[in-house]
Amino acid sequence: MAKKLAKSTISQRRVLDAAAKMFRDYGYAGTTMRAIADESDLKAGSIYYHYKSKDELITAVLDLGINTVINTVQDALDALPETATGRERIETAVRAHLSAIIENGDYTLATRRVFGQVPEAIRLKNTKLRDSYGATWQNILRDAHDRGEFQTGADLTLARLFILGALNWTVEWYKPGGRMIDDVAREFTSVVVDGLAGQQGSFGLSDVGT
Amino acid sequence: MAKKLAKSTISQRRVLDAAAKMFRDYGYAGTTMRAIADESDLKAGSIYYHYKSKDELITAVLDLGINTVINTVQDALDALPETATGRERIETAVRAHLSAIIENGDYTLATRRVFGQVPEAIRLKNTKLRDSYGATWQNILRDAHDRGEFQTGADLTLARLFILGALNWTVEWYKPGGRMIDDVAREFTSVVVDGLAGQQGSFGLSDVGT
DNA sequence: TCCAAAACCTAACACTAGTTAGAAAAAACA
DNA sequence: TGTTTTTTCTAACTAGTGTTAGGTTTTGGA
Repeated sequence: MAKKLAKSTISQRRVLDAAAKMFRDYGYAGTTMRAIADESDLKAGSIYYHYKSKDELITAVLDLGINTVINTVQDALDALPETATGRERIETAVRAHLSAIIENGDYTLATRRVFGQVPEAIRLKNTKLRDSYGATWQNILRDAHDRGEFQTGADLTLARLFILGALNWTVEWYKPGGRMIDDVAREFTSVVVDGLAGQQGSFGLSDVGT
Repeated sequence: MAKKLAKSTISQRRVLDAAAKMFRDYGYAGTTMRAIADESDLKAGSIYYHYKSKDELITAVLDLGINTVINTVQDALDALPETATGRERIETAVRAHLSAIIENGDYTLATRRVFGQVPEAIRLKNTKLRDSYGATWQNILRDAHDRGEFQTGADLTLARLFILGALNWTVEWYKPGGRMIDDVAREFTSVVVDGLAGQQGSFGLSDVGT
C-alpha cells in the first residue's frame, strides 16, 4: 500500500472538488473564489472557514492530483508478482497511470494546466513529488533493461520523458465512452516496447475507428 | 512553401512577443495588459493602438503558435525527395516539430497553457488549425504504412496521438544548452519506429547523461 | 521648415478580485 | 429544553482589472 492521504471533511472535499474543476477550466488567476463558492453551493466568504487562502486551495489540488497518480501506479506495481516481465511492468504502469489521470481528470488536468502559473514556493514543493514519480518510472525501465529482457539502443531518460509526455497528453484527447482504457494502455505499450514496425498483429487493434 | 503569415510592424511584433511570454508564464486571466505593456516598454493604453482588445492579442498568439509549427513541418516534408523512406519522413517531421516548438517556445508554450482558458469562439477557430495538423501526421503514418515499409500492428490514430503528445510535452523539460534537438529527434524516432527493444545500438546515444 | 499621420501617454471609469469581521443559522451535545 | 461549537452568510474594504477619451510626442514626407 502507498502512503495514506490526509483525511478531510465532506465540506472540505466538496470545496476541493469544485476548486479542481474551476482551476481546470479557467486556470489559476481565472478562477475566482466566488466561482468556486457557486460550484460548491456556498458563499465566497464561507470558503475561508475551510481553506485560509486561494493559495492553500491550489496547493491542495496540486498535491492531491499528483499523489493520486503516484499511489495508483505504485499500488499496481506492488500487486505484481516477482516473476512479472519488464513488459508486464511497463504495461501495468501505463494502465495505472492512465486510469488515475482519466478517472481523476479534474485534478490531474488542473495540475497540468495551472502548474506554470502558480507562485514559486508552491511549485517547488510540488516539483519534488513530480521528481520522485519520474524516478519510479526510471526504475521500471532500468530494471527491465537490467533483467536483459530487452537490449535497447534508446536512452532510458529520454524514453521515460517520451512515455510520460505521451501519457500526460492523453487527458487532452481522451473522451469517456470512447476507447477503453485497457485498449489504449495495450496500444501504448505496444508502440513503446515494440515500435510501430514491430510484432505485427500480436497486439494490434487493427482498425477500431477514431 | 507553406502559407504566408500576416505581416506586422515591429511594434506589433514586440507587443506580441511580450504577450506570448506573459501568457506563457501567468496564463490568460493572470496576464494583465499592464504587464504586457511593461514587457514591451509601453504604457497599458498604448497597446490598444496595435490590438483592440486582450482577446485579439490571445488570438494572435494562439494562431501564430500553431501556424509556426504547421509551416515548419510542412516545409521540411516538402523539401524531402520523393524517394524518402517512411522512417526518414517521420524523423524529419519529428525534428521539424521539435525545432518549431523549442525555438518558438514562448508561443507554443503559451498556446498549450492558455488554450483551455480562452473564450469558446477563439478556441474553436484555433481547433480547426490543430485538426489539420493532426491530419498531416496521420498522412505521414498512413503513407509509410501503405508503402509497406512497416507492417504495424498498432492503431495509427492512437500512434499519432501518442507521438504528438510526447512531442508537445518536450517543452516542459527541454533546456536550451542541454541535448541537441537532432539527438532528441533521433531518439524519439528510434523509440517510436523501433521500440525500446529494437535495433540495438543502431541509433542509441547509449548514455549521454541527463 | 511646416504639417499631417502615426505612435504613445495620461488619467480616469466601471467593475471585479481576494479577503475579512462580525452577525446569523445549523448542528451537536447536555 | 438550553448552550456551546461548528458552519455559513452578509457586507464591506482595498487593490487591481480591461478599456477609453483626449491630449502629447514622434515620425516622415513636401
